Amino acid sequence: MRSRIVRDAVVYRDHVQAIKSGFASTIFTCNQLIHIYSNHGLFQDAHKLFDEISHPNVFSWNALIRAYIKAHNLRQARAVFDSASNKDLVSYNSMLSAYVGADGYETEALDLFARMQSERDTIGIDEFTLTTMLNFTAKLRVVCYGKQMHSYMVKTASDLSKFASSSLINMYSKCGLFREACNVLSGCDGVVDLVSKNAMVAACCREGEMDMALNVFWKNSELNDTVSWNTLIAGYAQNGYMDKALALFVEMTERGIRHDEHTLASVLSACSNLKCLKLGKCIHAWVLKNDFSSNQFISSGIVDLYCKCGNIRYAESVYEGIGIKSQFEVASLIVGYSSQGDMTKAQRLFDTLSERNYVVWTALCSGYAKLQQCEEVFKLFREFIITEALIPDAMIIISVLGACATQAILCLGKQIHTYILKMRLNMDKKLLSAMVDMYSKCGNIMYAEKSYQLMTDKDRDAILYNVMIAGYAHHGFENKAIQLFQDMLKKRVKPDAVTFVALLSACRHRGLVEQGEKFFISMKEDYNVLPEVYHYACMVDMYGRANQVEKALEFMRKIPIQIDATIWGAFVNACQINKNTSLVNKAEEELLKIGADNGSRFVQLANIYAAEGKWDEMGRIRKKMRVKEAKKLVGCSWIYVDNGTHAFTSGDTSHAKADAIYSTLMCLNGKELKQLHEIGGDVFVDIF
DNA sequence: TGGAGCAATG
Repeated sequence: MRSRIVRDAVVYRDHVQAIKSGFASTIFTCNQLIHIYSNHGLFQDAHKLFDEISHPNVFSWNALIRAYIKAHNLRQARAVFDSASNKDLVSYNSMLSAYVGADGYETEALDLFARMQSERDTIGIDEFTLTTMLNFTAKLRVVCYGKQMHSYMVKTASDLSKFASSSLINMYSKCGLFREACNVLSGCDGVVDLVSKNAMVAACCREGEMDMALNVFWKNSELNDTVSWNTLIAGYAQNGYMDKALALFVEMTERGIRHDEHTLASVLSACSNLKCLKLGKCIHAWVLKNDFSSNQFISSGIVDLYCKCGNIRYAESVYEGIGIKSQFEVASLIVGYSSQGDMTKAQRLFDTLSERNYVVWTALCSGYAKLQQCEEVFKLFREFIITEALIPDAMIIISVLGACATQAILCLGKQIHTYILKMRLNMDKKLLSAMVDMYSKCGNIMYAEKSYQLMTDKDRDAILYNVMIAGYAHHGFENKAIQLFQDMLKKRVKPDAVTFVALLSACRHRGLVEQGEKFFISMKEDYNVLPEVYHYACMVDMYGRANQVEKALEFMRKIPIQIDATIWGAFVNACQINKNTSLVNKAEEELLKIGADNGSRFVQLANIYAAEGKWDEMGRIRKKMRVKEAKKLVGCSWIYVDNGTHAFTSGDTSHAKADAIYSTLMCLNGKELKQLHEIGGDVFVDIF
């Protein structure tokens, strides 16, 4: 590809020589050649040719400005713009569009737009300016400015072009006003061009309205191009329908529609998520054959594919082969290391970077958060605030809120909430869901509820409903959980597997067996959500807690999937609650058969026998536990004081202030503790 | 002779 460009450019250079040596060169041909040079990446030649024009006209100046914009040299483009003796609205629009398209030039874009407006008599604005500014508001997600643009366009009748409709659909969709985007489309009376149609498909995908996306896609399908197919494939992949994304890719190929790097990036993402190494490798081979490796979306997608398929060595070798590495490729490998639990390698890779963007910070932060290494998350977040001149984005904050939830550190969670408000960070659905989850897991259901209510009815998605339903369930408000589920259905939000785990969990804690059974049947029959391990385990646990251990066993006999240690664990628990040693033998056999090495299960079994006074049986289990070297994770409690977590296990004396803690506890009899609880006192206040 | 719109990565 590159050699062809250079070869063409040499032809054009010879052409210029010919013009210079005999043919009359007009300013028109020189201007055209500046464009040709810059289109072929020969920016210095373009400038040299410009310098040779004795009296450059406005077209010459604009061609040179475009050349520097194409070279991504906005400073030089602006210098030419400022020094140009001839400027018109095209010069301004070119410069404005360049600022809007680049990152970090928001102020310059706004200043230039303000200048164009204030000098209305000499410069002014036209429909090119308006579509560019719609793009700007879409990028910044500032819907109030977008609406002002729209109003002005209606007033000046410049909202009717195909450029206007696609830009408006795009702006409303990216600003989260899906209905308004639909209104723009219906305002076109069904006559839309391909770009507007594609923008609408993208808007539906962004909203998760895949049926609607499919309808728009297939209407006037003769118009569809590679972008249309790419949009829909990416939409399916982003909404979790990986198999549909792959099926569409197959159909696209069968129909002979050309695919490009966008297509491959989405297909790679679908392969990674499905852990479909076979197809992923085919795509990798295709990429190598067609020389697409230099595309950072694709190379990071390939690294991600091998990481998600568990082949870290291969991912590393692909990564090493990338010449100039972008931060997305680094992030893919950091996420890969994190998913393997190898935070040492993840941190080492992060430390080698001289510049870090949001992506790599988030990758490392979420890696620590997923492994529940919460102190590291907090440390990293502090480092981010101190070392980066950036406002943290939602993804980083979500990881920090997740760490607060894991550790149940309410005070820190509140600090993060305050920080979000202080920095005026956009509270989107994902961030708000993380906040609701944090408050709920930190024990403050009232704040969780208040946060949940910040999002209007129509903007609540399944994730937000799920965290609130789970919150109610864990705090013992089963009726509220069920009510919210009804509300979710009324608002036409489709429940998923997580919703039903929360609902079944609510039922098992309150002994609502009938209601739980109804949910269990309904999830598959009415909502097409197939039960997974956790749903089965919840049901077994529910029967156990309701003293219906025989029913639990009957239920287990009908489970169509492989019964794993989680479900057997729930059954052992049921036996323990019901003091049923006759059925526990069966569970013991199965647990040993599937090679469960979780010590908790053995301790549970031993305890059941001990409770029945069957000491021989108990001794036998303990012995098995020793032979298998099964270790039970020790349960612990912790308290967060002065930026530090203090964890305690039963009989633990390892804490530096253990003596003081124990002597204080000794002094506190039941009555004193009760008084402390009544006045809301903290036992540890004077110790730390 | 020139300037504007749709799709991809944590």
